[in-house]
Amino acid sequence: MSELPRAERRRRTERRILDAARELFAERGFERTTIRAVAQAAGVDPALVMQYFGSKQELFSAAVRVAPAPVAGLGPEELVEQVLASLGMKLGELPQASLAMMRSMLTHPDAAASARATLSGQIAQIGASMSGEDARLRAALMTTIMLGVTVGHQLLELDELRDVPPEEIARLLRPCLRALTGPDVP
Amino acid sequence: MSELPRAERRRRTERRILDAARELFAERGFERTTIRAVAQAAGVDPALVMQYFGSKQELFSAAVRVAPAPVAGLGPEELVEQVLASLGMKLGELPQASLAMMRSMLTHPDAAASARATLSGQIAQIGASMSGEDARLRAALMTTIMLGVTVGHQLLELDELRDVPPEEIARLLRPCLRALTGPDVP
DNA sequence: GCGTTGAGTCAACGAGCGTAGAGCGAAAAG
DNA sequence: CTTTTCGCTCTACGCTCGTTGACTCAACGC
Repeated sequence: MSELPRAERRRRTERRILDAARELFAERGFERTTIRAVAQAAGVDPALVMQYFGSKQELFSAAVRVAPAPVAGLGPEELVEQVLASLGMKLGELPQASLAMMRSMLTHPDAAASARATLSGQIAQIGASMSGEDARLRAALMTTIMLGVTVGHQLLELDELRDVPPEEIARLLRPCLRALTGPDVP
Repeated sequence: MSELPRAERRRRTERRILDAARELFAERGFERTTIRAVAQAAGVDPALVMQYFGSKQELFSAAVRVAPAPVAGLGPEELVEQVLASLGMKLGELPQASLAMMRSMLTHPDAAASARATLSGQIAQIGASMSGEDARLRAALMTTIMLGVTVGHQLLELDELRDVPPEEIARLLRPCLRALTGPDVP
């Protein structure tokens, strides 16, 4: 039917499966997403998904594998703006891999481990850009604050946050985060 | 074996089932918790759980049914303290019913609806205690902030937040919430 | 051309799940 | 003591899931 070379055809199919998996994992989470549903969304036989990824768990790992956005920090000012920018991105088009990971992080052990690693990395980066005794703790709070806002907006889709422009949220959140960066500028 | 009256025996068994259900739902979420596991933890036959609660869904509803702590607000000062106190409770002995609801809110549709209702109620209460144009939005951000910190601490159990006394977290979070209450005192 | 490789399908297995109904034995009612 | 009630168990059904191995057929190397 199609006259594509085998390697290209293979890559495209694999990508279709991964895209479908990301979308379904982000929408329903790990447990409620079935291999059969992913295969159907990708227009493929369920056995092929297994053949390519080995198991549902490995499919999930491959689907949520994404490069975490680095927070190269300088002063507190830029730090807050960068964190807020990551929220702006999150409120806009947060990559579906991240949504998939967040959706499952409370119920799927591997997603929880992945989320912990990602968040700890972000906390370490933010903490390194701050000074003060409890910089690490303040960085952790900044991160969990962003996590909560993102969860409430993107996953729970709270009415009070829906249809609110990201800049408005960022504007209100800015002094809130400033209160955590500490008084001193490194 | 036991010589308890029937009504009392029934009530105790039902309570044992509900306690086991709450613990397992809080620990593993809705989908990973099986009726069989709840029954075993309660020392009871799985069919009895069905007989008492009708379905797994109704068992979950009964398990997470809990009176939401009211936030009777006055001025911004008391408001912040009250929200932080609710966090203090949350970081201490947050009722397992709430943990069960939070654990499942991202993957189980009914838990999501329940969480939305609870959070919206809290947002409305906080918003009613504040003045200003976007009081509702600021209340929503306060609520999601607390949600994020609670999730990161209680459910994800981030290393950076573990072993941190609640007062320390409350101390750092206080100016953060103050920045959202707005300048005016009603 | 021709055998080989590999993408993709088909049918099915085994396990675990939520759930239903019959039955048992002790407490309550008479 | 007899009958009824009901807390509780046992067994099993039906379904869906992840996963597997045999198969088909078009693309590839020679």
